[in-house]
Amino acid sequence: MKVSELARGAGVTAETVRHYVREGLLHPERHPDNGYQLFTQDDLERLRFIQRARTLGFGVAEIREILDHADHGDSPCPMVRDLLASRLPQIRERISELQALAERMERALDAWAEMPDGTPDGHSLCRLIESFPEPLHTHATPSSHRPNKETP
Amino acid sequence: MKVSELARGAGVTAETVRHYVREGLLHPERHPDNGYQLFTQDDLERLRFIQRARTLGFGVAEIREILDHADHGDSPCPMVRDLLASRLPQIRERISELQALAERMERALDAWAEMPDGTPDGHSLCRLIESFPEPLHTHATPSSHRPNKETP
DNA sequence: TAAAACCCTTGTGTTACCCAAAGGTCAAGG
DNA sequence: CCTTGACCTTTGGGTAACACAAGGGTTTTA
Repeated sequence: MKVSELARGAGVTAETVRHYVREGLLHPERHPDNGYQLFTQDDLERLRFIQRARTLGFGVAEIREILDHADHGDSPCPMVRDLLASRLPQIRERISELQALAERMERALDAWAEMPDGTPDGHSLCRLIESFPEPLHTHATPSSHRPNKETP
Repeated sequence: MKVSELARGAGVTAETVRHYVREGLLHPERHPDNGYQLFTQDDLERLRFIQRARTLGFGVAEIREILDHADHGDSPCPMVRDLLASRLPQIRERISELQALAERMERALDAWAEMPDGTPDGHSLCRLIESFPEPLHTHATPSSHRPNKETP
């Protein structure tokens, strides 16, 4: 099959497929005449494997290693299990961070709900934010905050 | 104060401060002789405000808008409230995604825990992953998965 | 006075894709 | 046969929030 067909088969975009090819997760043959990428049924299963691994929290580079191991005949399973085990507590930490964030946001909204909307108290109103607890820079999680970007 | 002093005062790195300056969140004066950035006590409070806003989930660009409004004398509060309100459900969604992820990881680890470590069953062992539910590409959340990178 | 400690700017890397541009290829209809 | 539209190719740039290194000037301190 060609790129778009494979992509449709796994519910991803053709761009994503090309990305995985560039990153070495898929190794399609080329049609000798036109240079088109040619994927097999195995590639489709491989792509679905990739998708499942992604939902398990693996990064593309990690999946490439896993796949390379497997392609070499080695069992990547101990590696996979270790990766999973080391990642899990990080996920949990991130969850509690986000829960704390949600709580802060709710408290802020509650505080605002009690005020009339257009209060022209410009300078002092937003001091509400200033009353929130300091980041308490435990230096624990530097890359934990991400603004919206989903569902544009 | 100079960059590092300001940074220390808020518990961030000097790089972060310079980043915010580049992004227009801080507007330090310059020492006429050596070109060093000069920050005031107000800048320190401003930086702390930025940090708190970041923990509330605001992005740098949004904070710049908020600050610009405030610097202009306008009350940015309705904007802030709306941003908060629209972001909250996204955070909640992300939390449940991560919780689902954690559950999948735990189930995978449980399944593996029942097997001897070095099982030389290379090809078939990792088929465990293949038995996980398909991403079920609801096309809902494209940017939701992130591998580790925290606490290096 | 010399080294340590800072400061500056500029450029690059990180993650997992998305998107645009410029141009070749293919299937179907007129 | 030829055109049109759908699809293919590669290249290069953008995204968020910084981190980090290089190359070079300045200030502080021993």
